[in-house]
Amino acid sequence: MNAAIPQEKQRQRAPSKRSLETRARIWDAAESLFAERGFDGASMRDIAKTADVPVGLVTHHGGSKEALFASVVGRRAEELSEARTNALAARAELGPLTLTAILECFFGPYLEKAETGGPQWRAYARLVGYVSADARWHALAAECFDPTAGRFIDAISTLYPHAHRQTISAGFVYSVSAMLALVTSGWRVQALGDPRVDAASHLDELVSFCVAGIEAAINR
Amino acid sequence: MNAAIPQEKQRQRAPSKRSLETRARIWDAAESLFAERGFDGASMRDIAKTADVPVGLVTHHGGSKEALFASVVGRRAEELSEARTNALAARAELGPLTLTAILECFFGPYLEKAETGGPQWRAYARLVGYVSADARWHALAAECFDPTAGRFIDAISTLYPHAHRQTISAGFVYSVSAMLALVTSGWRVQALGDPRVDAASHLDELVSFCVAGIEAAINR
DNA sequence: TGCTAACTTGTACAATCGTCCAAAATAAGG
DNA sequence: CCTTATTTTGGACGATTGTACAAGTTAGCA
Repeated sequence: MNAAIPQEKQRQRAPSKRSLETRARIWDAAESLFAERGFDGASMRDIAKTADVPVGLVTHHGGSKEALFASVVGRRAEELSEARTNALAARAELGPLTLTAILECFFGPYLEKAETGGPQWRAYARLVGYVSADARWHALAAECFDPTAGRFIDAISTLYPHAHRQTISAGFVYSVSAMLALVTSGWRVQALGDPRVDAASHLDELVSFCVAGIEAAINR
Repeated sequence: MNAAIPQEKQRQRAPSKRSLETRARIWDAAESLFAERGFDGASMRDIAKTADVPVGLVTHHGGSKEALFASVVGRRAEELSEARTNALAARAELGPLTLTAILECFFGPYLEKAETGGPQWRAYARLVGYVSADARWHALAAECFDPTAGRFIDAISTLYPHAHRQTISAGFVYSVSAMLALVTSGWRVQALGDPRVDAASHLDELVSFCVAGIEAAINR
């Protein structure tokens, strides 16, 4: 436990600029390889080679392999959570929230970063899918994503006061799985149908799907 | 490729009863461990230990690790596909198909086997989620599941002749991801909401969610 | 500028990995 | 029962794994 928040021993000097760059390169390499091959499939030496540093540096900057993994997962989790929370708060200013608006605020930042945030965010988006799917990382996934998810479920519950919370939670989990499928299984849609047109319509289609699904589950 | 259907060299004698039992024990062990820890997380020695046989026997009965994995995934895939196809055919006899009926025929056999088919089917259900999520096994997943999925998408397309096939495919992929999430992320629903009541209502709730979602995506 | 914490390097370690193989034990087919 | 294909055993192989460590280099801070 607590792998994501290790006891930082007191540091007596500021890290050098070069070491920060090195650390970032290592974390980026780990992010890409963990997302591509999973925790066990990516070796410390693979990461070191991708980052173009000796093996020892990976341990030095990332700690143990598990700690490195947790750090990489947690690094962008907060930024993602803030983007989602801010989007929801901003939307609430404009007027009463709808289910469509709530889901757009949850899906939007994730999909936008995955599609236009550069290769690292694209890798991270896939990494989130991996962490969410593998039972081994339940605790880590819960630590990184459940608080924000809980807030969004609360927002939905406010809209439907007499709906059971477990129904809303189930619908939200289904919706998140669909969101992840859009990023991790886009190939499957293309294999089973025709090639998709533009990326912008993905969000609208996904939101339509989930809004109708959640409302149907509530009114069942 | 073709890892699932290796060239069987001519066998001059029938396999003994004991060897069949051993092979089944090895495959069951591989199924459980692959589902629990993934391909890289489960070692051949772990599998041998779980099956209570020497390491060499795993190679003897399963071939290479990749071949063993493909065999284990493919073993129950045909039975599952047949159950789905038969359910759809039987339902078609009773009267005109609806989207609800089609999805029930696709989700039902999987969820029923996962919940009441014993520990091996439960493990297999999780294994299906793993194979579907990991990009490394796209070809295997496509080989095992896409033909049947294609037939169900065809059935849905018949119901909505003027809907784009990629819209239906996307909705179906979202639906399948939700189905898998029900098995692999049941913990998450419980963590974010209250404990679920009975298992039978899962199917109805899931179907309601996906039917409404697909129809909304089509009519968008 | 000098001191020293921090960073970097390369190597070494024990453990485990997938695969292979020769010999012994087993059991099917004549 | 005898022959022999098959199954089973236990160990060995080289490669790779995560981690640790001592020595050398860099750079922050006084």
